[in-house]
Amino acid sequence: MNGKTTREQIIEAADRLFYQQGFEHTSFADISQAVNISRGNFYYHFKSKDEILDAVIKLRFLRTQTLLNTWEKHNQHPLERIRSFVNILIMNQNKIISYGCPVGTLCSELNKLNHSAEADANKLFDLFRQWLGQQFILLGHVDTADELALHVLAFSQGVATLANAFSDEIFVQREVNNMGKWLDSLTIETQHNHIFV
Amino acid sequence: MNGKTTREQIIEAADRLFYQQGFEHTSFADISQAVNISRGNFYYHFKSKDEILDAVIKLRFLRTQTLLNTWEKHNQHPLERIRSFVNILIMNQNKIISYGCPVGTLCSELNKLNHSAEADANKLFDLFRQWLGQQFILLGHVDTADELALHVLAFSQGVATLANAFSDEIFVQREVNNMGKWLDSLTIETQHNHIFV
DNA sequence: GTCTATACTGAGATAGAC
DNA sequence: GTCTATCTCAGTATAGAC
Repeated sequence: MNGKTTREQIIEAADRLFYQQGFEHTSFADISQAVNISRGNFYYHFKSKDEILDAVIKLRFLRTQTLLNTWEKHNQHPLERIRSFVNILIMNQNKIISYGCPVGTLCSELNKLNHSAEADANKLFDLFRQWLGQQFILLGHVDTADELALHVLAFSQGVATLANAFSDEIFVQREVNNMGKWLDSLTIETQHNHIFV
Repeated sequence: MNGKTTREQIIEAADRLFYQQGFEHTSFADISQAVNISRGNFYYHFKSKDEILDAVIKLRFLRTQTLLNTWEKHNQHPLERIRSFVNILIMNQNKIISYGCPVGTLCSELNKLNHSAEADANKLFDLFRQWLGQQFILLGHVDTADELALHVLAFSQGVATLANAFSDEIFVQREVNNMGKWLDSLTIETQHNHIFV
């Protein structure tokens, strides 16, 4: 069919279901049904539910790295790269309105479960944080790069949470526009400092 | 001892545990242990877990209304009232770093569970939204009051989510300061419009 | 109002046949 | 690699004694 191994299919189904239903609320029955295998067969591929979670986090990590690399390749200007990040809110609008941010909601859930994989999930946040910080450094904001990165990250989390609660597309669009203006103002202030790579 | 009925004790324990551990992850055993009653006795007070959730949401709703009224009473100026809201992030810093925002994380969880109480939980957000909007109207921002309210609400959600993920007090303080400056700039622009109540 | 005992269910996990 | 059957356990919920 699609050439994907059963293991890969399981991870992708789990990825989707953990996002839509939460980790704890998703049962082996749910996943095996989605992949069309028996529950028993499951344990040939994964020894426990936590192992699937690890695999899902790893998959998300790799996909995020790929995404960030793509943005870097396609945008010469660091400001445009940051805009690519902000624009996920528009690109993934429907999913975010339905289920929130995949990173934020997973970290939040694992935190409440006091789950050992919480630290790994938080690394997804770190990935964005580091990358955004790097772009702000390239924009000349060397001293405040990390602060600015966290600010943009917090913005995206706040918008995702409320978009989910209120199911409000117009709100998302408006906030993304606001953030765009804020990014403009940041650049204008320091236009003479730009060093691109 | 403290004059509280068993029912009240149950609701308060559930309120705390739902916040710390999540709704689904909190069992009757957890709550009954916290209140020091038997699991069986539980069902004299509540017919199901969902009934406890309803009671918890109702409690949070009433407490939020009380809080908003207090802020209105203690601050004549709408701007100071909004600052009171923003300052919850500092006041409840430790809890937020440990468990996130009680409203945001509950709404997010109930959304994933596809739980019927999600709409009621979202009303907690509505309460803040309406109240903040009212303050912005008093500040003279009649046309954009709701947009500004959502902006402040999104800010608080974003900061709470990242504060929880990164356990970062300094980040919280910095973002609250930034928001304070933003609120100042909003007021300066329209100082001549102020009408207080 | 509170307790113990117990029924029922669903979920994670294992064993072993094919 | 995949299946069925089964175990174990936690969690919700009920019945009935006190």
